[in-house]
Amino acid sequence: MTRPGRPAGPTDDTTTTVLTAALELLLTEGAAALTPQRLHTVTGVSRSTVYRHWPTPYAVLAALIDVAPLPSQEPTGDVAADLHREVDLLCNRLRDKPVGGFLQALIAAASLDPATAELRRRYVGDLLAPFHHALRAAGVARRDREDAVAAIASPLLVEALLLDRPAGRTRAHRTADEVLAKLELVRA
Amino acid sequence: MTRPGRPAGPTDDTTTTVLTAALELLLTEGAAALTPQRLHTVTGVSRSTVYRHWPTPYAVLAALIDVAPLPSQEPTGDVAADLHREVDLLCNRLRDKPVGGFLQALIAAASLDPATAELRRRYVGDLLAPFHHALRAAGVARRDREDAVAAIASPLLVEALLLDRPAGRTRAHRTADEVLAKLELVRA
Amino acid sequence: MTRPGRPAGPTDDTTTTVLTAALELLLTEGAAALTPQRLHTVTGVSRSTVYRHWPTPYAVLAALIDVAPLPSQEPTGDVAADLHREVDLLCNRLRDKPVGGFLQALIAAASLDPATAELRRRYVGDLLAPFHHALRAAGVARRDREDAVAAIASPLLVEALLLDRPAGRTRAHRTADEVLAKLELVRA
Amino acid sequence: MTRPGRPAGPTDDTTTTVLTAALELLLTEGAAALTPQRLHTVTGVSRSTVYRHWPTPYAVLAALIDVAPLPSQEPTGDVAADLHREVDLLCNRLRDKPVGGFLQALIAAASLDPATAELRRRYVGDLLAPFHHALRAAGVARRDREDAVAAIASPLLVEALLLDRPAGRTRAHRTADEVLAKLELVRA
DNA sequence: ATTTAACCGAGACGGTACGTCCCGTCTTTAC
DNA sequence: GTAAAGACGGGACGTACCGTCTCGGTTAAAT
Repeated sequence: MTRPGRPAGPTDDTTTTVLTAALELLLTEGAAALTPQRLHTVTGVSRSTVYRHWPTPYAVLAALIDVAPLPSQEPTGDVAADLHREVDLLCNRLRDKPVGGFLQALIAAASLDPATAELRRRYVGDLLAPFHHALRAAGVARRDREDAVAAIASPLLVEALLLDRPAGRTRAHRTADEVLAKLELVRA
Repeated sequence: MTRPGRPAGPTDDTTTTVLTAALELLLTEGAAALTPQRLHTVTGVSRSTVYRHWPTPYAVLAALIDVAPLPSQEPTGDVAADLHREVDLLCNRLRDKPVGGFLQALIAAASLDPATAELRRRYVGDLLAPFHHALRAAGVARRDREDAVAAIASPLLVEALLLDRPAGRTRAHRTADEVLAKLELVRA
Repeated sequence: MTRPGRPAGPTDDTTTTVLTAALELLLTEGAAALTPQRLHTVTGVSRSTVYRHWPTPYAVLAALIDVAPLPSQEPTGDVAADLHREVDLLCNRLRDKPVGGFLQALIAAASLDPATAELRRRYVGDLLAPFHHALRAAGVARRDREDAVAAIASPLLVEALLLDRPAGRTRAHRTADEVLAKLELVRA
Repeated sequence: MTRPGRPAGPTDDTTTTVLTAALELLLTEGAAALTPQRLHTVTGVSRSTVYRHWPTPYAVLAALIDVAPLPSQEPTGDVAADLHREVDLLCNRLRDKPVGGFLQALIAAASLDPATAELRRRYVGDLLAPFHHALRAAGVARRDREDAVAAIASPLLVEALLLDRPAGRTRAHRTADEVLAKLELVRA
């Protein structure tokens, strides 16, 4: 026996309208554009409604992350192949709008609102997770795994996010090989 | 023959008052606080004056970078020693307020104003310069140098700026050794 | 033959709850507070319900006037006694919350909503009615009655409503005597 | 030696634009229309500017009273003539927009903001002042004066403001004569 | 000493966005 | 059909900055 009255929460219509526009905004204009005012102007959904359901930029970002998860792939068993596949995947993601822009935006948003920093950490973690996955499947110890992932992925992140350069894909592949060699996971 | 009249430009007093407060603001409240209004409130210097000399947040940031350069040290000739020294230096810098906070703020500012992105790139470049310096002094080729610097410094940057973790100093030193070994700059 | 289904109109419960709170609100916060929103907040009766039955502030005021009529007393036959009794009664009413506050609120409400002006006129009329009553019972002609009532009651109303002063009770009694004398209703 | 900087206070332009429109608004739409928002819409003066200088309806009303004082006339020495002149003057004022509307508006405004009640009292006082003036010039004692003024003017105010009837001019003249007779200021 | 250009402070002004509150209408659910 | 709960669009509120501007008074160099 439930309470009477209309169920709470935004209409599905409203939700999709707003979040779709929010993603669009985020990627084209950056996180600073993710204000209720802006969402209202762009979507036509009234300012009140936006405030009702997503009172802060944080709320919008969180909702976005929920509706647009990073698709992940299973390790195949061949560590080298997996690692190289993930390098390519990450490079593409950083180059393409959806993920690269999202991350940029998260970084910016986190600087304004400490609570959002947690979202950023989580998102970066999600980006690096596949590498951990692949190495764990190959039996690499936690400590070595962390080193390896840092060595392979960090330069890519720095180049894409801090230096605005295309990710050094070739170097990353080379690093992956070196890492595997060091861990003696490939027969020479 | 110069024109008569008072020379242009802000009084030294004004300059130091404003920029000192600006650095303080930047580090405590982030780049978003670097508005003429805030600077006026904090310094007592009138809003008009601030607008006259630093009309945009970009101008303030640029002025700040100019007055507070990163002190750098000369290579000693011993590559290994130099590299390890720089690793420690960078770790400290990323941990401490002046540089770490500044960089965080720059990243945020760049997300609001594309023009500022150039300042960010420059600043990151300045942070990495000493590594390049040390390796160039040892005769390492440009291409290898880039790889080496990326391998050593990127994880530190990622940890400090994206993951809010203390920089992995030990791992960085280890990486430095491996890099040197690969370049055959140290006798085993 | 009546229609099937539940009879229309609000539950008695709802009516008393809402109107009681409405009177309270009117007297403590003035007519501007008589909004469906406020009534909902104060009574717990849902906003929808309030809107259904009293869609406008006017409706609430009208309902209030209906449920809280001014109790009136019958003329005793002694004009002088009746008149003095009514003077005291009016003074008390203007001083005390239920009537004085109600009238104040009505005046304010009328300024916001012209329709309410009619309620105000009616209420003022009701306040003056007993005087007319007493004089008519004594056979005073309509024209003289109006003059007399105006002379006695107007100063009281002006003092209470426009000047925020306690009503000049003594003067009103004196005026009543003068009026009676002029009409030769009392033997000198 | 004055302080540097632009002198405070609104431009004359702004002042006249806003206050002119305010009076217009007050008389045509009542006191409830005297909001900053409304003044902005009507005058084109920006909302910020209105808020800066007249943050509350009270401020506007006060400014209006200052710029539009009630013109008053000197007693001629003939009490009877003076009193009858003032009766006519008050009747006209209550009938005409400028004063009658203003007073209505003041009453309404006072009901929303207690501070404004003081303005209302002052304004009513100003309306009655000429009567006091005339009688004082004739040597009537304070106490008797108050009674006389109340007897003459109160019915007019009540009719105009509470009953929305045209002021009973004839009766007021009659009352004035009676008052004078009682005070033995006229030879029969 | 005068000129003269620039300084600096104070503040008006038009804007825009903010976050809150309430309005009135409506839809959905339970009784 | 009553009642409750709440979504939704709309609008005003009062606040805070923004960036531009117009005033005054001051200061420092060049004449």
